[in-house]
Amino acid sequence: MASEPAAGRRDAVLESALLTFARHGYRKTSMDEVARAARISRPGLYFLFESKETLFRAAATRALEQDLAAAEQILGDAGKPLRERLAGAFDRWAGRYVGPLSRDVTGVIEQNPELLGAIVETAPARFEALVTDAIAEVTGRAMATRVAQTLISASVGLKHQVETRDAYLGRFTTAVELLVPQKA
Amino acid sequence: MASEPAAGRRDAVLESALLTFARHGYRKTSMDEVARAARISRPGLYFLFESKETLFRAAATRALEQDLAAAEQILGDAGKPLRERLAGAFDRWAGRYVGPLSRDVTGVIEQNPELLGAIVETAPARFEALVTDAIAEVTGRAMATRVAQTLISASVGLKHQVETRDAYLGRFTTAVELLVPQKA
DNA sequence: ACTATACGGACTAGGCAGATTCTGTAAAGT
DNA sequence: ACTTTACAGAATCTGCCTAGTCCGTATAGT
Repeated sequence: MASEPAAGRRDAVLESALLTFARHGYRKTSMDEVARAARISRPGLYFLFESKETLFRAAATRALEQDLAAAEQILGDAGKPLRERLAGAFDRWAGRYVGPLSRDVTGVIEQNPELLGAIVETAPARFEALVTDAIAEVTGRAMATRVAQTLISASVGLKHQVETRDAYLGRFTTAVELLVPQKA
Repeated sequence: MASEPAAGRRDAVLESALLTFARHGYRKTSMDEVARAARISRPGLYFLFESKETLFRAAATRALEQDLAAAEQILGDAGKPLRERLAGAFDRWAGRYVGPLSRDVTGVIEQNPELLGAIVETAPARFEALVTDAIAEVTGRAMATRVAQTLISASVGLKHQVETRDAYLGRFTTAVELLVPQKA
């Protein structure tokens, strides 16, 4: 069988680590806890990441980048109607972090911006740019900017209003229907 | 000169009290602090309100009721176009609590729901009903519900996104323009 | 219709040992 | 390319104590 690329295990550790950090927050999560959850020894964790802070930054960055890449791919899928693509992209970007468990993932990122640096601001900005570009397929650029900003505001609000991913998706879909013209 | 109605001083105390509570939060605000800010003695405060909790509940309730009444009046002003009325109502309901100082007023209410009881949920529901009714002037009822909910989500999101009341108003106005049809 | 003063009891904060936990590193093994 | 074991130093938690603060009430006064 093909040997996994060296980054494979690293990647799995990062994914598990973010969930572990999300449970009790950055401070109250020990490297031992992270290591056990990743089925790895604690020194092994230090072999992969030089410090707790580095690990956290890498885990959060990876999640952000992957969601962004997924959103970009969904938005670029020329086969589906724009409205559907927008719903998919927002679901990936925000909706999947709605439930009581998943909310903590967003929380641990938002509550430790000083550890993460610029990405906490650049990633949302890039998401907005992706959404704007997609909407610009069917409207002028100026209108696309306004629609995208309003959709994002509605999405942020919904994350605070609803309890389930389904509720998020349902109400976000109405927002899309109201704001995004159907392709003629 | 006309003697102030007995409720006059009470009312002034409530207004000052809410601001005082907003500064450091409910727990860390002493009745002494509230009394001094209201230019009244501490036992005098207990003459007007039987406990700290009662006072807080009364102060928060009063603010919510007044904002609701103001919103209702603005929305009912038949002279102005609907879009303008909506902007005014939302500004009163949410926009005025945007800035760094005012944010704490919303915060102290949202962070102590157990002291306030049902009103923290009924007041927003009543606001939604008011907005829905106003929009139903120009659309069907079902559409009005959807537009109102989306406007409210956008408003909630904006409160978390923007730093100033002006920014809130500007972006909320675009949301209204995109979502609410102009009267023919 | 309040103010000034005062007081009991509950709660909160601050300080400070001592024990525990945690980070990061090292060494030796497989 | 990891694992187990071990360890130093820092940080964090624990329990306890004392001092202070605060709530709510009372009383006397105006």
